Amino acid sequence: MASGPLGEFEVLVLMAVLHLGEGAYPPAVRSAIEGRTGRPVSRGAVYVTLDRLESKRLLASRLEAAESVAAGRQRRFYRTSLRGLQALRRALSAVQRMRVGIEPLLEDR
Amino acid sequence: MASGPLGEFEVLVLMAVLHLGEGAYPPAVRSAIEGRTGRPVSRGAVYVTLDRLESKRLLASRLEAAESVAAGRQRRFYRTSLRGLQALRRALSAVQRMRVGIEPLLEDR
DNA sequence: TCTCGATGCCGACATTGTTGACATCGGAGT
DNA sequence: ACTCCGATGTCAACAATGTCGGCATCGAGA
Repeated sequence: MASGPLGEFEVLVLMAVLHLGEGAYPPAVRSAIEGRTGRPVSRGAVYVTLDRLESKRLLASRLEAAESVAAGRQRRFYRTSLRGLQALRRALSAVQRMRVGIEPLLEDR
Repeated sequence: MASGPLGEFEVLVLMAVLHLGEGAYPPAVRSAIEGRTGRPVSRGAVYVTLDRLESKRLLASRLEAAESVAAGRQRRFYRTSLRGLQALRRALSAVQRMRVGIEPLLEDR
């Protein structure tokens, strides 16, 4: 179970966390995915996936009190672990390697 | 259910079928994936996935009698449908778009 | 005929995907 | 202080996908 292949949505979540850096909390992850891919994402899916990724040690989370200016309630922020980054690289490189040789067929539109 | 997101293995199988062209039958699909990605793939997984993809109309299959030179038994060959190609493009472009901006973090090694 | 390798197919179970409900916290307004 | 409300977090349940291992069948050749 340690390094099992990542599912597609897990890949998207991991990448979103990388994009967000220090600001990676669930609703932001959701927006990041929806904004970039255009596909709708339910709130629950994000929380569940974040949880599962953390239990696989691919992500780590910290709880952060409401400070700075804005938000009131405390939020849980995520960051990718080394293992998470490696797992993501593996998943992406598999697709990347399969891609070689059929790029012409995959061009958008 | 029509255009639901593709799973990761489904993506790999679809791409393998594209690579193989006219020669896309299950064992060849398996070798194509193993050869390019390095990850081991069980025979059963390939048949099941091919089946599911066909029932979603993303692939079409024809049964072909043993002819030409080699093999004895008849084989089932697959080709990607237009819908399959479109679904594949969508799946890949989602990942591709998420990739923009974090490429440095994803470089191999 | 018997055995063997290659191929196809299926049942069972593990993992991942997705939804919708429910709980909780703080802030705004009264 | 109280009530409402939006934002956030959590969970249970079910659907879809991933994975394995076994069994059946076909043809080739001993």
